[in-house]
Amino acid sequence: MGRGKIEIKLIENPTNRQVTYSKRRNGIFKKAHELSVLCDAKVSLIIFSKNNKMHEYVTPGLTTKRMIDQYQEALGNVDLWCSHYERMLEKLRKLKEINNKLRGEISYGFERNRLGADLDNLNFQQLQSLEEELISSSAMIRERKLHVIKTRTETCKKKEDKYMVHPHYLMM
Amino acid sequence: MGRGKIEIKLIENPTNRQVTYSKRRNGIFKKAHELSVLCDAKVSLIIFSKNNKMHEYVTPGLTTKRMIDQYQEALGNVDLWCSHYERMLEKLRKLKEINNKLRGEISYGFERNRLGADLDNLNFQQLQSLEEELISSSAMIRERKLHVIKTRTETCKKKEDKYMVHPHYLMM
DNA sequence: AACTATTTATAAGA
DNA sequence: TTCTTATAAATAGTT
Repeated sequence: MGRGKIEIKLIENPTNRQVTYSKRRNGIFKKAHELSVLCDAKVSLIIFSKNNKMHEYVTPGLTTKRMIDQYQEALGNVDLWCSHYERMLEKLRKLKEINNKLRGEISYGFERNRLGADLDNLNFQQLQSLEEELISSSAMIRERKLHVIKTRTETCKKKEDKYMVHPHYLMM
Repeated sequence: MGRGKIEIKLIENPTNRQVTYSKRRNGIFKKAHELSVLCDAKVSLIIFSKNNKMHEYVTPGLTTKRMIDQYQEALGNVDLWCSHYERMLEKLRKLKEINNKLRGEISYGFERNRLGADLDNLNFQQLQSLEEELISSSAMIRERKLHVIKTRTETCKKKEDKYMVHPHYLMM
């Protein structure tokens, strides 16, 4: 939609790309807002530019945090709907027992040479690497969770439509 | 952009609203995808319809969860970089309180192979809990890192532009 | 930052 | 729903 048609592929020229980014970001924010208003939809739009500068839009009256909560709830429910029995069990066991189990089943493998340290005694560099380890560990867990979801979804085709998730991995 | 111009206000007619919702949702997903590709941006778009049916788009190669993490990290950093002294104290107190827990639950060096194997034995809810623990732990570490920095510099003047947040509460 | 020639999105109609 | 099409809106290239 402009003087010429463009292919949808990375704009190599950085200046051009920045200009397009700025224009289209405004465009999509406007669209998000219009959708919110016209259809009474709840919209959360988070964008990180190539330089990790963040921009966000949320439907007025909501917060992104709230949207995230609802998103997680929806996903969680998709999972739980696969088994009412499982759902009840999980509610019962939830916090305490699970924590115990976690401690029992997962040996975090204390590293003896760093055993005595706690955060107060770590320098910045050490904190940094610890943080990175935790983040990568939680990434592993996320992947595992996705696997679990996928596995269950395959054996449980029927879900409440209300919490149906509609991925749009491919557009056009 | 159609046969007639419309005002941006709630579409009262439910049928009309549904049709518009569907069309515009596709439109905005396409825009989100184009922005992702053209500008190498990371885009997360979550929409709940009036009936709480969820639709999402996320830049290919990413997950919404990952986007959310990055969002929270960005906000957390902005928040922490500018936090007041009281807030800092409170977080530090919290940090110390949890340090003991950390010592027992989370090692300063995960054994990855072991972790991967153990994850196989956990159900979704357990994975969820573990992940949350790790995330909150890494959040604490971030705070601690910031404290370490702060006690060195003792002032909080500039935040990294990288984590600048640009809210778009009002459009047009 | 503006300006427009074009492309794209879409409102209304079928 | 899905398609068609007249028109509004977005925007690519230009100034």
